[in-house]
Amino acid sequence: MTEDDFLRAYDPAAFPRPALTVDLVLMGLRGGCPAVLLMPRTEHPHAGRWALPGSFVRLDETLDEAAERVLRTKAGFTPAEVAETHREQLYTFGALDRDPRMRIVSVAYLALLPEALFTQVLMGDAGLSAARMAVPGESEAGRPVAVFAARDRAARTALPLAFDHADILALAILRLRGKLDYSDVGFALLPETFTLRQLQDVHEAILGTTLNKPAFRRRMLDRGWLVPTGARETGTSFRPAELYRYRKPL
Amino acid sequence: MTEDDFLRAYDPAAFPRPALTVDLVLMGLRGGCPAVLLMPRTEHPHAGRWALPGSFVRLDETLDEAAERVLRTKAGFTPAEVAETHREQLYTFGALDRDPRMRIVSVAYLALLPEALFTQVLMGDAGLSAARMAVPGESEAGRPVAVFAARDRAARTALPLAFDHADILALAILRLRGKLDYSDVGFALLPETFTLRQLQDVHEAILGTTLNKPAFRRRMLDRGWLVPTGARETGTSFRPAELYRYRKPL
DNA sequence: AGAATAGTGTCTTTCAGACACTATCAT
DNA sequence: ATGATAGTGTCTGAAAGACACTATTCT
Repeated sequence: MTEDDFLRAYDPAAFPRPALTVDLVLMGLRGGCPAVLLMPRTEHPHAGRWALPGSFVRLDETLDEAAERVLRTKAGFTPAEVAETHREQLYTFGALDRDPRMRIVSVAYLALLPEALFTQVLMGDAGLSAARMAVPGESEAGRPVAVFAARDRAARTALPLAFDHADILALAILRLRGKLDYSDVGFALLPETFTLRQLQDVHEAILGTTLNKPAFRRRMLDRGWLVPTGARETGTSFRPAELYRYRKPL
Repeated sequence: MTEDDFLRAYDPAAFPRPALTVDLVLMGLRGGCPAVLLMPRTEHPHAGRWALPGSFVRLDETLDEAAERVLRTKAGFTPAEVAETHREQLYTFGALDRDPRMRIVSVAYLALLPEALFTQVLMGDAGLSAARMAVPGESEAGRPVAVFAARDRAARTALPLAFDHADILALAILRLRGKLDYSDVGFALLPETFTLRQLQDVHEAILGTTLNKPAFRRRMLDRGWLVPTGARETGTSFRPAELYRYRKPL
C-alpha cells in the first residue's frame, strides 16, 4: 500500500497475485448442539470431503458483499434472510499449501443463523448438509475441530473436512465463545422473541458448560438489552415462560 | 474455494483479482502514550500524508511471513528484533475505494514493540516517524483514530493519514484494549525485566484510565505469569522496585 | 531526618455460585 | 392435586475498589 516507487511503475496485471476468496462458517444450533452447514465436494481436490461455502472475491464488491453473495448464491438465502443473519469477519488464512491447485488466500466469515433459518436453509435445494460440531474443551483450544454427521446424534466417526476448513471451524467456535458474554452475538442464534431459558441454552451449548440460573438471569436482565414482550410461551405442558425481545443497545 | 466447476476450467491468470497487501501497525509506548511508527508519503496518491508500512503479498510467502518481511525491509528490523516483537493479524480491509489506483485488499497486522526497540527503530535509517495516538474514549469507539506529531507533546493539529489507515489504527487500539487484561499482550510492550509499576503504567496508557494499585498487583501476581528476579530497579532516587520477568504460561 | 515511591493490611462493596423456595401453568 | 418448569430471595464466598499504613532507598 505504501510502496510508492513500486506502484508508480506498476502494471496491475504484470505481477502474480494470490487469488482471494471468502469462506463462510454458517453456524446455528440443532438440538442443543452447535452445528454448521457444509457442502460436499464431488471433484478433485478433496473429493468426498466437506467444505465451507465460499467464492472468489470480485473486483466490484467488498469482502462483506462477497460474503453476502455467497449466502444468496451458494446457500440460497433470500435478501430478507441475509438481512436477519449476523455476519462478521473471522480471520484471513494464507498458508501456502491451503489449496493444491494454486495460491489462494481466504477471508473467513462467521454467519450466525437462528434455528428456524438454519433448518430452512438445510431443507432448501442448495445442497448443504448439517454437521454437528464437537465443542472442544479447554485443553483442545486451537486444534482443528471435528464435525459429525447430524443425522444420528451418537455418530462417532468424524466427517473429513476439505482444505484447512477444520482450522477455520476451530477459530469460529473459539471466537463465538470469547464474545458470548460481553457482546450480543448470542441473540443472533435466537428467534425474534425468546425465553430466558432459551437464551441460557444457547450460551450453554456454545460454552459446553452448564450455567447458574439465577446468576445468568440477573446478568442478562441487568444488562438492559432485554425487553419483556408481555406475551408468553405457548405449547408447553407447564408454566409458560415470559417472552423477551432483544433491543440493540444504543 | 469450493467452486468446483469454476475452478476446473480456471486459468489462474485469466480472471482479474484484487491485489493483496499487508499493512503493519508498529505500536509502542513513548512517554506514557501509545505511539505508532508511520512513513511519510511523498508521491501521489495521498502525498504529504502518513501511512503504515506495508507491502504486497508474494506468492511464495504466507501472510505472517509477508508481515515479517515488512519489519525487516521497511522498518529495518534485524532478525533478532523480529523475533522479540509480538505480531498478530488484526483484520482484513476490503473497501472498494481504499486505494485510488486499483483494487487492493489489505491484511492489517498489529506489532508491539518494547520502548527501547521502538526508539531504536525510530532512530534507525528506515525513515519512520513516531506519532502519538489519541486514546479514544468509550464514546468514540470505532471511529478513526487521530494521531499527532510526537515531537511536541501538546500538539493539537492531527496528522493526516493516508488511505483508510486511521480506521486500521482505531481497530488496533481497540483490539489491544480488549485483549489487555485477559491475555499477555501487555508484556510485549515491556523489556525483559520490569517492575509492577511499569506494567501498570502500560495498562493505564492503553486503557486511558488509572487503575487501583493493590488490586492490580494482586491480579497480576495471582495469575502466575510473573517471576521475581531477585534484582531491583537501579537509578532511582527512592526505594527501588523489585524486577519481574514474564514467564509464558504453559 | 526528609522525600519519594514500593509494597501491604484491611474494610467495604459488588457480584457470581449455590440452594431452597414460591409461582403458575396444563392435565 | 400433581408434575413440571418459571422465576425469586437469600446466604456465602471470591475478588475489586478505596484508603491508610508500613517499608526501603537516596539525598
